[in-house]
Amino acid sequence: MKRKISPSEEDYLKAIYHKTTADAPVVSTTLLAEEMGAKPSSVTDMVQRLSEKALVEYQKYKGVKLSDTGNTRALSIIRKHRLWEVFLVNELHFSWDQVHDIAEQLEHIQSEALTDRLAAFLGHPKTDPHGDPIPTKEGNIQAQTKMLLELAPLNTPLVCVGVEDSSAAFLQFLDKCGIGLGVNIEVLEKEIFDGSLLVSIDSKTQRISSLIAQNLYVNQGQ
Amino acid sequence: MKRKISPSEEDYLKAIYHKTTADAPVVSTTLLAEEMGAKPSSVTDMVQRLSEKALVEYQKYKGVKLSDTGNTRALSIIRKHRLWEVFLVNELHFSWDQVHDIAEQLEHIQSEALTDRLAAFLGHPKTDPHGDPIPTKEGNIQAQTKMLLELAPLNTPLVCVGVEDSSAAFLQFLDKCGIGLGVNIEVLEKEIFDGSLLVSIDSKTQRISSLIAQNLYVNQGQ
DNA sequence: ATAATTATTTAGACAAGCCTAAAAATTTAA
DNA sequence: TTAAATTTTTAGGCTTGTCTAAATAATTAT
Ligand SMILES: [Mn+2]
Ligand SMILES: [Mn+2]
Ligand SMILES: [Mn+2]
Ligand SMILES: [Mn+2]
Repeated sequence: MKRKISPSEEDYLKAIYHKTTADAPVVSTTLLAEEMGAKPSSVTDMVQRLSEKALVEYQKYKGVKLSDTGNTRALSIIRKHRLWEVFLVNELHFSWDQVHDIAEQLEHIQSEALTDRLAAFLGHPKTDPHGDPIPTKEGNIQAQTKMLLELAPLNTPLVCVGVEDSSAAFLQFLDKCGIGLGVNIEVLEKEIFDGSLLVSIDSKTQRISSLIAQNLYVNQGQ
Repeated sequence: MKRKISPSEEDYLKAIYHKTTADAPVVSTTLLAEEMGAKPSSVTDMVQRLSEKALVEYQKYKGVKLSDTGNTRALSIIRKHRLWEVFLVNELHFSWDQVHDIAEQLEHIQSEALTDRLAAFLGHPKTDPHGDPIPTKEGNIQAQTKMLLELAPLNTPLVCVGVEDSSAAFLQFLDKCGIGLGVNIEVLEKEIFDGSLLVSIDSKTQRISSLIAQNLYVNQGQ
């Protein structure tokens, strides 16, 4: 029933998933090439193959989007990726900046039984170590109610719930600033000059750059 | 330092490792082809490439064996394979006949940190779920003192310590017979006619075929 | 020792995934 | 609304890993 897809094809499906949104429903080959670290011509090749397999809808010069089956496949790979990240952090005690590249490999292991048992072993976690939601086995992914710290209201208790950039460099910098998921933040002041924020993190006041504020998600906290 | 090897190349190294012994130090392309489920001509191609990379020593028409670096790489893959099998059985509660194919994929994940932490997480196991020894990080593999049940002495307490054939079919059949690692066995009688054995397993007497006896390893028990 | 058989390698082909260079379509600017 | 710039696709080539068919080496039988 389930046609075989190569790791490379899976990575493309994931990239298309991540690069399309409600208001930008298709992605260009150039953007996809950037995301994949490949040349646009290579992407065109791949997208044409995926189109023949009915995993994407592709129109020459018009960009590409996932088909329904492609979307389901992408969600399954993302589910595996995030479950493995939880395993690596919670069970093997990796830090949140070390797990992405390993999960990038583990997500391609093909065994439904393995994914099922891994999820059960981990207690069916809802989010990964970066605060991203884990799709269910059925392919449902919970919409996140979160806002960028940059746009959060002043003098309001907030809690850190996710990151926009999950590069090791950014995550390590957050560590250095004492910022992690679940940490309480309050924005005390916005500096007009450079966009930096004066914040209180766990009742300690510090100034953080606008670049951090643009890549950190928060929710209304207690 | 560590040159990249593809999953396919890794599987070949493993196959060469398994098919060479002290008294048969080289393996033929035909035998290797059988082991890999490929044609001999494909194997010739591959061993020539591996030879250029100095992972094997290959002489036209004379067969192939691992070089020192090839041997080290093979042991590292086998270490990963067996560690993952332990994880699947001990932590995810797979049965011993279900884990080989999954481990066949997991063994190719490239991350030394992952292997190290997995080993620690599992408590540095010495053997896998089939009784096979797990090489150390340094590449030391413990020689097993075990004998085929077929050749074991009569009326002697024995304990089951491994299998020669680890196919799902054989392992499931062993389950059905109540045979597993650590189970106590005693050979009561050898039947000349068909090579079958009358054995006592956990103090219950039953007859087992010679094919089982040829694929089951035992040690002197308590 | 020669012939027949078997094992092994070579030759040529193909698909997947990538590349560069060139052509074509689209978008932007004049 | 043409012309210029940019984006995207096509053409052709390379590597890996596989195959089949043909050639060659090695082994076995006569
Ligand atoms: Mn991946
Ligand atoms: Mn993540
Ligand atoms: Mn394998
Ligand atoms: Mn095993």
